[in-house]
Amino acid sequence: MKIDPDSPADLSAQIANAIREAIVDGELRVDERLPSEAELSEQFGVSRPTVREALKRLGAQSLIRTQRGASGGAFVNKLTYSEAYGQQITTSTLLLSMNAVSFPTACEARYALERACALLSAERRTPDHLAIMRAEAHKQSQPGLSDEAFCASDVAFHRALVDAAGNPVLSYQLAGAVEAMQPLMNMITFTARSREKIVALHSGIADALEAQDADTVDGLLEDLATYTNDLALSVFEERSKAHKSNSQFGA
Amino acid sequence: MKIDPDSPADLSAQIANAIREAIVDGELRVDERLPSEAELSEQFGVSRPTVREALKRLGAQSLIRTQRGASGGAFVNKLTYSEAYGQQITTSTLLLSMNAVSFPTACEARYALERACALLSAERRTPDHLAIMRAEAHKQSQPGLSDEAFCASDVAFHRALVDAAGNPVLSYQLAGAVEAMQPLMNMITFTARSREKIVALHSGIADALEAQDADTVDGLLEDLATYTNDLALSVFEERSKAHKSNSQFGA
DNA sequence: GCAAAATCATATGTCAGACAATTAAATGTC
DNA sequence: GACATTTAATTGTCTGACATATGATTTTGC
Repeated sequence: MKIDPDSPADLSAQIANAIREAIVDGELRVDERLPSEAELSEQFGVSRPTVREALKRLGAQSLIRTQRGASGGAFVNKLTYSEAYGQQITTSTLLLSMNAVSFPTACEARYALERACALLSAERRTPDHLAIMRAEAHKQSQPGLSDEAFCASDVAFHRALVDAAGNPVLSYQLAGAVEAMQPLMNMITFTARSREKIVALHSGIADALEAQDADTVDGLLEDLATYTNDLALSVFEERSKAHKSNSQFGA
Repeated sequence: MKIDPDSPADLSAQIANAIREAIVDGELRVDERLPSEAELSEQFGVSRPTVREALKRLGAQSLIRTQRGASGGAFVNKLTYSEAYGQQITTSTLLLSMNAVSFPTACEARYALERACALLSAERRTPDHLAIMRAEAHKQSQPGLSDEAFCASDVAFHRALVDAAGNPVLSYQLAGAVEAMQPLMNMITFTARSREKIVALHSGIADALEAQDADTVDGLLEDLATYTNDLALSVFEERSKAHKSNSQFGA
């Protein structure tokens, strides 16, 4: 765990990388305490603020956590699924919005991934998952629901579908894909007719899952993907017709 | 963009969150320059080191980049796919290793996701993708290849398979799943016989892809998943028989 | 007049030393 | 022995300073 003091600059980045590697390579184990900031600054031959900046970098990636007081310090953090979700979602959201990812591309990715879970979900779904999906589908059929609430419920429905696969790694991967699409979905106004169709598909999916009929689930997800895409296409077309401006609907 | 100075502590975290939200919500646009550290410290009513720690946090997430010198400063960074890959991979790798994710779970997730791409890949694969896959399959058939090199080539093969889907969002999502499994794969010793079988499956996948036969690709991927899992199972069993210790092969 | 070189201004990167706040452990007290 | 107090260790924050990089400006040389 060494750094090159003659390197151009950014000692804190070098220190952060050195410690990060030590963690990733397993030299530092979970819950192990790092040396105190004073000790680290002495070891690396830098000042304490520099060490602190390095530690903050690692903290931002949930690689370490810090605790004040006696017997406090920086500890190697056990990355939980929930923390990993959070990072996955912010990264995916920014990636989509900053690179102007087209709606069809994001939509295609999302449903391709979701269909990957369908097989496993049909096999392993529990009554709990089915209950959540039915509850969300019912909520989506309420007339007074705002578009944002409708989309949020949609996310919850699909999260339950994914979680039903019973594979936390899959759930973690999919969380980003599904949630990151929400801002794009929020741009769409869902008319009563379109909501009706979506709710019907959701109910059908829940039914097929209960019957453990993977093929039907897959077909319905494909229908949903196609319908969502067409819906977005028409909405964005309508909008660009109204005022000829650029939408997120590029190639 | 405000903070609560009466909050227990961690002003730098509050500041980082405030700026992060401003970026995610689009208040700060890509390549827009943030106020200088001196200005920020005045705005938030904190000292410059505190502001710096906040900025380092954001830098670690690739949300901003900094430049020294006149007309330098912190700029909102356009998150590239490559940066997102990197974060995805470190997060996934740590998540798998720290939570002792079982080989079957990781393997199932990986192949479920990969099969999700197969449909699209069969449709859109280009000669370039096929060439990469064939080249890697050939490399894997070389007798002198180390286990590590074999696994690395395996990753390259599957990356090409995923990239063939022509959806960058899918590629980004899958990169983490595939690469994060490499440490687990590296734990396995691949005998000549097992390599032969894997290479045969890889070649078959390339053939089916060239023929745009999605069903065959899907079937071969399923075979590969089953075989990989069985192989790992036997290797870990053998190992735990030799010296009765705990392996990563838990439930 | 114009280009190259020197200077300047501004910003981040780093340092030193200090104090505040927090917390666990040691100590003292009843 | 149980409870209150002190103490020490450690992170969190501040002040002020200097180092360094870099674009803009001015000066110099021809």
